[in-house]
Amino acid sequence: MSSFADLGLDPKVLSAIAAAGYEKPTPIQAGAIPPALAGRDVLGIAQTGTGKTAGFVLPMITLLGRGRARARMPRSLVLAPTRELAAQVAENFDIYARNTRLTKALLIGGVSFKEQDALIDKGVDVLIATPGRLLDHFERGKLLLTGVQIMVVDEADRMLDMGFIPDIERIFQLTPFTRQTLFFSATMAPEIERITNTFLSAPEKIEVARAATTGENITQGVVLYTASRKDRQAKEKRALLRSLIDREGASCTNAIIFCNRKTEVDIVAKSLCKHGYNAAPIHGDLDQSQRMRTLDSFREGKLQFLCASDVAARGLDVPSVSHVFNYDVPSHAEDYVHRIGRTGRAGRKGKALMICVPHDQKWLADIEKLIGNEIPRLESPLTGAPQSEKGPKSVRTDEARMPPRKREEKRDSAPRTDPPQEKRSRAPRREAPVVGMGDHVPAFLLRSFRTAAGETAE
DNA sequence: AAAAAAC
Repeated sequence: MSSFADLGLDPKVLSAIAAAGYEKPTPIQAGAIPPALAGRDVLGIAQTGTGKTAGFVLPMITLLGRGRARARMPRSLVLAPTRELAAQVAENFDIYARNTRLTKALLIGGVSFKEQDALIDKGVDVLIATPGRLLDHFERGKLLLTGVQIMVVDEADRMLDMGFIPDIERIFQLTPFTRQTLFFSATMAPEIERITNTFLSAPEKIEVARAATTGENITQGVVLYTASRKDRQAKEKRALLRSLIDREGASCTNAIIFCNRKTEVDIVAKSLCKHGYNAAPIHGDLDQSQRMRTLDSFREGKLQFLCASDVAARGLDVPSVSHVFNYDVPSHAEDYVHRIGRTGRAGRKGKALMICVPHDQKWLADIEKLIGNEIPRLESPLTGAPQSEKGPKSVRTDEARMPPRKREEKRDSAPRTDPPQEKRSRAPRREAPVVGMGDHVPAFLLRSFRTAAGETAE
């Protein structure tokens, strides 16, 4: 495939790409960048992990060039469904716009208006926003969208799921008819098709293979589990999760554990911590600063187990997640695909393990129908225990019985909790280097480019 | 039986 230099990007953008260590554009980038630079509308059908974000950020920076932002009139707009995804786009913008003087504002909920207002007043080139907060600013009369030359809609299918489509339509109508539109969706549901027919004109359509339908690089398994007694299910399920984690041993460098409910996320995170695992929760009821902090420490490798609701199921890109545990079977089959797509990213290997209680088997059947494959049944690591009369007692691991001091020692041999800070940064958890660009470049990767010259880019 | 997103 061609190199970035062949795509017509601004030299300043090219040097930022080189500084980040990237060489070749991914298929979605190679397909979307040239028409975007030519001023055409783009309809990209691609999931995260395909390099989609750079696919619109790079041409956007090039197109905005050196023009100047005017007060309260942003020149471009990026819409994302969740706050974390918007923040991820903003990080990407910072990386690739570092050699330009372009400015941005991140407009998301959960944080104060004050700073966002100040930036808008001053004038920004790029607004990156979730729909609710953007409209909130607009209604306060703080924002004019009549200067928007380029509008990007990211993860449109998720916007649809979340009921954002009316907001998106409204925002479209607030921007000039002459704007350029770059529109990305993982699927083309009828409603998405309708929107693109209405708001895009003669778009260049680029479709790349689904990244993680159930990608060959993800090993899957499910443990069918029946509680010894109904009232013990919750407790035994948590013990089962721990023994599944333990069975993975050192290969489980970090993991996302998905639960269906926010309350369950909290309970599982708390329980894991109690048993000496390095875990923290993330879901929509936690305040935004905490969500960001938790996600950052997971990305940096300081947090090993991220217990999450589906807020983290789609789009979030942490390149080196070794495992996804589905503590609950997702009730919508598609969510399964999104959840397990958090591992096995950028060509790495990943493992996705799920616990299925009898009540959830109908959903398991839905998932298998969707992915067109049977998920291999795994033997429970607590062989016989869940069905036995003994209940939780027999499922306890040795570790759980150990006094805290002992547990501390065991941690060093099995890399479950934090290795010392220094050790962690010197030996990042990475497998074979992968050329090409994911949607997100976490800060720790950039650090290693600067410090370790010989290091290959991911 | 749910989650997310504006206040």
